[in-house]
Amino acid sequence: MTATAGSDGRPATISDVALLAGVSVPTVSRVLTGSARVTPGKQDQVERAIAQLGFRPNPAARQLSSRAAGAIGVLTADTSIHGYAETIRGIEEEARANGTAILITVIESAEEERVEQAVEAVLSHPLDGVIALKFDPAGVAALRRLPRSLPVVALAGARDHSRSQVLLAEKEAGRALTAMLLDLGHRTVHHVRIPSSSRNSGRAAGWRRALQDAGRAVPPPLDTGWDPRDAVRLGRLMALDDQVTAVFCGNDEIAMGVMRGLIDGGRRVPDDVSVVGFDDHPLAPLWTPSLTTARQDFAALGRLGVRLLREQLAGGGRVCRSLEPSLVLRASASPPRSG
Amino acid sequence: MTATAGSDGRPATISDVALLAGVSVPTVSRVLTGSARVTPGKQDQVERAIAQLGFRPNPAARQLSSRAAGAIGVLTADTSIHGYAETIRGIEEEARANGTAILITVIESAEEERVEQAVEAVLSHPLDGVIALKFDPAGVAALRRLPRSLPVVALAGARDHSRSQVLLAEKEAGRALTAMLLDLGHRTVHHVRIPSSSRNSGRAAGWRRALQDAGRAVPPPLDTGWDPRDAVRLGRLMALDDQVTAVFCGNDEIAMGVMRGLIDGGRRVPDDVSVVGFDDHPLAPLWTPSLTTARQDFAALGRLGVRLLREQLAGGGRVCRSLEPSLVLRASASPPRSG
DNA sequence: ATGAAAGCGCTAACAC
DNA sequence: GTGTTAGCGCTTTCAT
Repeated sequence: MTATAGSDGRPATISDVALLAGVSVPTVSRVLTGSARVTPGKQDQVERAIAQLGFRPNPAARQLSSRAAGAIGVLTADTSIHGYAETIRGIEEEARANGTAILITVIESAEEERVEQAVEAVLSHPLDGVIALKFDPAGVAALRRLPRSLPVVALAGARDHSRSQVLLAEKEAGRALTAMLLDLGHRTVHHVRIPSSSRNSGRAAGWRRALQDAGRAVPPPLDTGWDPRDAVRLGRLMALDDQVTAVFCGNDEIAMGVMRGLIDGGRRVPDDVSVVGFDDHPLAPLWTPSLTTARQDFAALGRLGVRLLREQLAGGGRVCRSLEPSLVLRASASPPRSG
Repeated sequence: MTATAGSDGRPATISDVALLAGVSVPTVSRVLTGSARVTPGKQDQVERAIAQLGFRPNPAARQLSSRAAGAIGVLTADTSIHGYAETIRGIEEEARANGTAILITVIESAEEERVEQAVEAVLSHPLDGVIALKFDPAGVAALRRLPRSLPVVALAGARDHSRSQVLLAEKEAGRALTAMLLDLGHRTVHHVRIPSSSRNSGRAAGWRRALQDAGRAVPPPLDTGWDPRDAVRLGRLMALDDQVTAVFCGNDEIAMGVMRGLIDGGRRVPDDVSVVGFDDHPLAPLWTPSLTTARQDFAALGRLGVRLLREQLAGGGRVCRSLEPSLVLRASASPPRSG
């Protein structure tokens, strides 16, 4: 039971196996791929030889002649942000169930050079197709540079008719969350906006819509990056403003930061200020007070994306699907103190 | 400016480029790889032809003849757990800086079949080497099945002299955290244990050591999985026991769950019960009360892992490096109420 | 500096 | 069923 062929350290090849098994190379290939039947006796000898040599088919050679990579590329921004991480988890899960691996490339920023680099990286590997997370401008830019000939599916972001896509229907949830706050008696609802693929993400659009529907002024949204520590600063700032009694945050991690800042600034949540988030982060129910939010099934987004890509590879056309978030009412939103 | 060669949809090959540029195939290869100088004039024609045809070298063919994949495999458990996610982020970052992509395969559990499947998946792709996260039993099992001939580095877990490895020196931090609690006046410190590569993770060993050093009885550790909701249940249970005044949790997310359970059970943190975590999760400083913990630089772990792999690929030998966590004292630990 | 020829390790096409 | 013959699209000798 040796792992090498002959005396040298060179890995065994299919012809080593053929030689040892006393059959031809294509016969070995046949038992490898199961593409045709082989006499049980030879089948056995081949399997024995494979085991004895510790033979593994060379993936590159295999792909060069068969044209299937068995891998899909994933283009994404920072993988440690909850929504991205969960989506990737879903992609990996579904891909693996299908015997497919995923090759991840992070787009560091929306700068031309970074985007180009990420796309280059993806295209320089043997891939059957690509899934691009289009939560942010970097994803949008990358998507634009992907060759038309490559099977691609876009996840989230604005509708793009030129490719298969899974949409996140966030607008209605954003509207409902805001309307709920208004119904509670708040005069207006402030919004802390996270980076998004377009000027207004679905959630922000829903927020705006709810305020307009209720005939309220729309306060200028506050912008933040992904780091919750930035949100703490914004929370401290908002603590200074008595007009702020309800805040709709772009996501749960930002909401947690804002709550912290508000509390640092001497305000109580939800007694003085109500705070709601978006996405339903796993820690949202554990927070004190537990966080009211809209649940997004990012893992399902990822899984669905892989399925659409698979359909496309099987010759299907461009498809568009949509996923709806659901409201999760918890303790961080309540009526304003004095109305 | 067409993206295809000829009238069919077939992607352009190097010989299409050679034909159009009026040079030989190897010459095109030379400008592609920069392996040898080419007359500026021809260089120009070749580049023009490449652009005109939208030519991209076929990665599989390239790899078959040159033997470098430009990708490394990553074997990991659930990617959405903080420590794993951050480590992967570090790996990706360092790999990308080096023009290398990462192919991620998740090991679903430590079951033989799952492990085998994950290893198969990794080996069936063109890879220069593999980095395995050895935080848990699944990682350990996978590592054992990886062929000796493949360049591999192990991240975290118990020392394994047969491969390059980056160790997390958690024992001392676990000891210090526990000793700190004891110094505060707590009679003993309870431990909630997360899954780990060996029966006792470094952090748990440090906890045990501190108690033994202080001559205290070692209470049986409580076991939990990764889901913070399980920790909430444990917290509720612990709230019932007056003997519990200090809890050292296997990681921060678990600590947050335990705190929630404790509070649900009517105990105050840290007034009635002190709780400390491990890892310094990004939300740890934002929690109420802010969480005392030991900071681990998982991203550095990942980056270092890639560097060791690179050294190995360049012909270097097996190396072992170690990373030390640092204590972060915040508000969740305080002296016990009555001493 | 450049082209002709060989070969990377496998699968596909075609005889038998 | 099985072996023989051709490639897949590149890089790498090796002449020139």
